[in-house]
Amino acid sequence: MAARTVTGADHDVSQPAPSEGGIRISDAASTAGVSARTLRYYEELGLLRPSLYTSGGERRYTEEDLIQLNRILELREVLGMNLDEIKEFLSFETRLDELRTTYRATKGSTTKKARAEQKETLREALELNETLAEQLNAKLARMDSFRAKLAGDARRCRDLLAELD
Amino acid sequence: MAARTVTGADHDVSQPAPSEGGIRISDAASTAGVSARTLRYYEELGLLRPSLYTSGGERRYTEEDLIQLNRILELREVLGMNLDEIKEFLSFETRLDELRTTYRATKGSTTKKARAEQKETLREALELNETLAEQLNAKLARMDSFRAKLAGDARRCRDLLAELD
DNA sequence: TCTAACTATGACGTTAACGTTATACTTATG
DNA sequence: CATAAGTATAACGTTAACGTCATAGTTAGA
Repeated sequence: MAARTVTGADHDVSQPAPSEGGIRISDAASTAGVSARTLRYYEELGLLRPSLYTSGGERRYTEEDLIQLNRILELREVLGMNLDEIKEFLSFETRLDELRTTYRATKGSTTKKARAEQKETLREALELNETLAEQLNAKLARMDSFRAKLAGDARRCRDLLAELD
Repeated sequence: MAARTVTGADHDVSQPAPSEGGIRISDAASTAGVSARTLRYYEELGLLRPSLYTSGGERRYTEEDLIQLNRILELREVLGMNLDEIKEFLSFETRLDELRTTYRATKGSTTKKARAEQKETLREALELNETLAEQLNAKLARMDSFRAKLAGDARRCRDLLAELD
């Protein structure tokens, strides 16, 4: 009476194996270098939903999910964004993708109102993009000057070491 | 019976003005864009001690202190270091400065043992420096690739906008 | 089919980096 | 010298980003 597999088709035997349906949470987590708790937390915040769930309610991640997870971790570690900022950024990316999709689908055959809305979204996107780019460039500049400082320090250390011989 | 000024010399009137002795904590804080609490907290952690205290026990900061504070904030904001890492880094810098000072003072007239110790410290410094430089470069590379992605996004946005006219 | 190993869902705990508040003292200025 | 405005210390509060634990259900392999 209980469902046995993910797809739940009882008379279909064409599935490769009983074990099927994506990456378990602990495997996904260890692959990405985080904890299972982190993945559940990200899901709770609406940052990352696994593409699949088993009939029993367990999360199953796909490779695509892992790619998205890496994007999130990159935004966190490299850009120092907090999870709210990441969410906002990701939702904007999603919105842009949607926009592109519908644009390609409808080609030029849209109403004036729809096109005005598309323009508005595009302008918003460009604005966010520019803001991020500015912040990024500022940070890059400061990091680069810090790198120069480090290089100078290293040089002086080596000079001193050379003098001690 | 209570002391009145910083120096506490009662019969000495040669001091420039009653108002004297450095930057008050709230001024230092607002100049740096942080709160007074943050400065007290940093002092508590051993990150930044004001150069002066009034006889009444109030903190007075110098311009040098503010420069040091900005270094700390830079390490925090740009490199994403936590306060413990910053402390370690700063203490290492201090140690290097001391080393350079004593080295310049004693010139070449030191014992073999002292020179060996100096060498050891220099090597430690170089190691820390290299570690930081590596991390920094890795981060810079990832940030740069992210910047490229942003630029690409912006380009596509502009292309779409152009098509809409 | 049995079972060891994994998972879900709360719910409470933890840590860093401060914020806030209360109380008492200090400083600058009219 | 009075007094408003700033400060010190102590102590408790807050938030983000998870960690940990208990309890109960699920899955995969022998």
